[in-house]
Amino acid sequence: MNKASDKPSIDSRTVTTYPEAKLQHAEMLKLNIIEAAATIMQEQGPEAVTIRRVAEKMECSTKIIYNLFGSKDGLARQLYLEGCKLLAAAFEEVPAQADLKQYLRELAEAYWQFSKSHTSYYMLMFGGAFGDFKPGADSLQATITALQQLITIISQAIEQGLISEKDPLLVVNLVWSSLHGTIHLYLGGHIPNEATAKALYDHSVALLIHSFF
Amino acid sequence: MNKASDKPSIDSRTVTTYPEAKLQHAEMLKLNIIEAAATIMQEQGPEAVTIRRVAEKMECSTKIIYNLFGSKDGLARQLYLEGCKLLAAAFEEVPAQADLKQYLRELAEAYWQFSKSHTSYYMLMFGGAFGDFKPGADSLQATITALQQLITIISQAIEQGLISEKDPLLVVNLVWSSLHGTIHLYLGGHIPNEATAKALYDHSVALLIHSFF
DNA sequence: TCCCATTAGAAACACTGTTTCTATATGAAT
DNA sequence: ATTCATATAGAAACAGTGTTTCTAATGGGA
Repeated sequence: MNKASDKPSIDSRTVTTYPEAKLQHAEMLKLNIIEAAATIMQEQGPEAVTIRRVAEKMECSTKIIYNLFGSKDGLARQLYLEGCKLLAAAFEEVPAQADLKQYLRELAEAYWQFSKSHTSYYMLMFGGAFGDFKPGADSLQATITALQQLITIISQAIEQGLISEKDPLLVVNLVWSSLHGTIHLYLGGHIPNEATAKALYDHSVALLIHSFF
Repeated sequence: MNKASDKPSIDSRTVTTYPEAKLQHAEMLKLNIIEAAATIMQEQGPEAVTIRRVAEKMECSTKIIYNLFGSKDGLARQLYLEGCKLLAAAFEEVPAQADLKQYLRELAEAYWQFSKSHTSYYMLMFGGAFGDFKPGADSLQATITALQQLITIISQAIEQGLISEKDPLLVVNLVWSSLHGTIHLYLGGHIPNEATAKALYDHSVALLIHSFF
């Protein structure tokens, strides 16, 4: 866009010391590795993400990945955060509405669509697809951030006296666990087909809305 | 119990041909292997169940396990069925009640207790703990058998006109997915502690009962 | 008694996550 | 500018996995 900024200009504000440059290079490298891992995961599923395959795609040795992420779990942690961003983005695309019932319905629909279009991310984050990876405090924080719209809408409903329960987080978890339960049973192969699962999901949403509002 | 049957007696009805004996031996061996795998799983978690460890516990080579079960998934399938029996037994211990609301509450409590006391089985069956293992048609059949009490009670409630929805299986799935969602989010580390999870679970149960009845 | 077919065991194969060892290359110091 | 020390990346090794192959023995049928 701005041609003047295409070439680095001598500007004290943008001066980058060598150690900084090295760190930036490391950060850039980390991002590339995460992207490579994400690509493999989305194309071939979470179980296809192996350190060797990521290293091969990056044309580097596995050691670099261990130096930058510590372990496979470290890489999974970054993918989890990446997934939270995608989920947050999906929720942000839902236009806010004065009708909280309809707004909640559409947020639930966005959550379903996310699980469909980013199934690998969903399974990584909420399905335990990475074997022994469990979210740490940072991941949980990112999750709450991703679910912000849900928290906001329910807090509003409580403020407006539409919901009698006073703890927003409890209600959010109530909604979340119900939606997750259906999606996870379906992805786990316990619901025969997608049509049945979606009908079940919509019923769950209707039930939640009917119960609370 | 019956001492006469302790020693094999010459009785045409109980005659066992050699090939039959061999097959019975194979069946017995299968049961022993499943039991060994179950022990390892319950003591050290689902991820500790490896073919080599099971073979070591049985003091045999891994080949036998492959001959009898075909693959690790084949062993997982048997463990799944075993888990279904345990879950069915847990439900059967709940005394039937005329008060369907209370009965459902206690069945839900039994389901929670099952997930607590047989966490490894729960994760194997519904948590996807065995990596790529997914339930086949037989496993799904065993699951609905295990959930029979739930199906019965909801069918009764529909017959009595307590629930407006006419499809029992849909309602059962609605209940099941909600309960599973809470349990699975907790076991996956998304609910901070058991107390919070249990409170959430009880709220879910209350919500379901309030919605349907 | 001899033969054949089943079957179990050991070892091998192709993977996995992770670590170690070594050569190189880079930053600092003289 | 040259030398030294440290950091780092690559190859290979290690310990483990699910699974297969090869081989030897065992045991039933002719």
